[in-house]
Amino acid sequence: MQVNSVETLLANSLAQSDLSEKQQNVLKACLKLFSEQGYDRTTTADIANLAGVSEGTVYKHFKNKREILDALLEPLKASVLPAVADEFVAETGKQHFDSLEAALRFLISDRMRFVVDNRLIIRVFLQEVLVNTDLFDSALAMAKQRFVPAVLPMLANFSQPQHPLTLESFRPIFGLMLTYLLPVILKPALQLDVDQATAKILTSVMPALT
Amino acid sequence: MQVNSVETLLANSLAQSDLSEKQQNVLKACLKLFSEQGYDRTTTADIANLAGVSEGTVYKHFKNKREILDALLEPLKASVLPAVADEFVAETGKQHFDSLEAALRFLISDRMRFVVDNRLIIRVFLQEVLVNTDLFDSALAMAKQRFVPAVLPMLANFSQPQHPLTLESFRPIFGLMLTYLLPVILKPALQLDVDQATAKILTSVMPALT
DNA sequence: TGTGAAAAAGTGAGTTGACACTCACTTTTT
DNA sequence: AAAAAGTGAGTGTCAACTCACTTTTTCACA
Repeated sequence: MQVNSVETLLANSLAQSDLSEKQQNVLKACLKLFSEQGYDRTTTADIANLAGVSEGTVYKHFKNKREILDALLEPLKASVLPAVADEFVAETGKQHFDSLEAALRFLISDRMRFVVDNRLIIRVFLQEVLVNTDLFDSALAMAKQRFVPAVLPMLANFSQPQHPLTLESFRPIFGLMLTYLLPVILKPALQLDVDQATAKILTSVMPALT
Repeated sequence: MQVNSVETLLANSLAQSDLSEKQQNVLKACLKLFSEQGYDRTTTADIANLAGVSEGTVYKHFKNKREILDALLEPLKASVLPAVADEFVAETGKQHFDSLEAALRFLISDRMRFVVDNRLIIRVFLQEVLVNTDLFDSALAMAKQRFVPAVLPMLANFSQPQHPLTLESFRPIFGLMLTYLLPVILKPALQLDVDQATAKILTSVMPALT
């Protein structure tokens, strides 16, 4: 499946947009610059330069610098809107995994891939969260909205009387994912073998779940 | 013990410094403002305002704005320098814990408290890491320098033939700590019961270690 | 299919405002 | 009375944004 793959959020949104090639270059340049130097330390001259356009062009389709940031982050928010989340849940439900481990393997590797593929946007988002506390709450709500419905069917299917499965059961998994993902977010140049990490997480976590 | 406690890094460094009260207020104001709005979005007028001093005063002891940021972050770096790290290791080694669980309980709660107590400085630091990729490497090196020597004696004492204890054994612990600490860093207003979190981590993790 | 006029896209020198920093002066401390 | 600390109006720079103009694209109609 891969609802969202391959530096996807931006790629998708560019494909769907009716922006000219130069305007698309502006967005690409901003993703690179914002993720590397931060929004505040990136000048519109920097952007125009890297995008290979004039400063005036930058402002033809974006009212101001802030609007470019929003244009970059919007797909991240959009990817958690019902439509996409439903697609994910449907996909997850459809596959009828015949074991808890298989279901978890899918869920873990899918979400890790999402983070790895979109690490630049996530970096920019994280920068913004650290500077705008309000954002944290909506981000958390967003994440839950995506996570909970994807995971509930699993709870229903695989929970056993002796080993009741709750949302809290996922904390160790989430923690381990974080130990693999945080470095990649903080230093995007790092490589991560998602399948290998997933395997390690599963071997660490399965004993406690069965 | 608590090598570093109670919004400590700043408090300690203020106590040791020969800064006047107004200059100390400048640093306190900067910690609040930088951690809330970010370094770049905080103006020197903001700082002077909150500190209750004139803008000129801000510049009497700090050559420029950047130097204030460094003054704030320096204790964070200093706390990982050999002297302090040694103190921690000595303390850890001295206590001669009679079980792995007791040793872990100490280590986990101590480090979590450190993060909780210094969350504002850590926030500012994280902002900076996200904007200056070089910093990541030195931060990781710093963290390891502090972590590894504190943990090695434990490995030696409690590792058993059937259950060899390696650095990798700590990954699940670290992951679980992250799940509790990240929210507090991202939203400093949140409360965290460190002892309770430590207990939960231990019950989740001990079975696999014994 | 070629023409030209209107619309859309792009340009970059110029304007404006904000913010980091200075300095001649005043107040406080030693 | 000398030194240290503090002041705040003033200055210079720099970056976001504008706008009058040029270039490219679109498309109605001969």
